[in-house]
Amino acid sequence: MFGEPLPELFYARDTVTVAREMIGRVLVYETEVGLLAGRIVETEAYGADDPANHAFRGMTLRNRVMFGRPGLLYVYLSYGMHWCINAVTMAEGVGEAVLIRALEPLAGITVMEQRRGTTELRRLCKGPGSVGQAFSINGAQNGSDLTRHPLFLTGDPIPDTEIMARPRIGISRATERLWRFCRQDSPFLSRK
DNA sequence: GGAACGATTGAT
DNA sequence: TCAATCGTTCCT
Repeated sequence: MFGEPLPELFYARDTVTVAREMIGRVLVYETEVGLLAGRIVETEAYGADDPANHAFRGMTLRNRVMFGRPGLLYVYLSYGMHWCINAVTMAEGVGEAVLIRALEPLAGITVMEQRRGTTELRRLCKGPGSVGQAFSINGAQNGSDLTRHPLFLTGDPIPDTEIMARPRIGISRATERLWRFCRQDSPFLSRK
């Protein structure tokens, strides 16, 4: 319905490039309660020599998946409440990833509405914590393989001219880097 | 063992 | 502007 998973080689590249090229792709999750899908409209890169990166000071119990194969899913708990999802990038042994911050809902909208407690379409996957809640992702999916069913990215790129770069949100260090990527004029962004 | 700090969200 | 909420990290 939405195509086959993007291959490991898609993720095994420079993290900022992958973050930019993830805009417009579709996150798919085949679950027991139905097919969930959303088009990615906002990402953030957490890359090399980056003090905002969870892996900046090396491998720990929490961030170890970031050092795994490209294409793995890194899931972490934010503020003790919100599960946030990332695609692991670069070669194995390198701790970098792309945070998925917002989606345009495409399928499974009724399920998302129930989980999110709202029927407002533009709020279903608005922000990384909301994406995790809408897709019902938690620590159990940490380390799963985005190049395989049932949870994967698929689809084609959008024109580069429709993508804008902005400062990342919610960090206190390396705030000058334009490593947040947004689909221009999308109503589903976490912020304008 | 203890304390400070979040890659956030939603209500006021 | 601020509370909720708790795991992770770092210091003692």
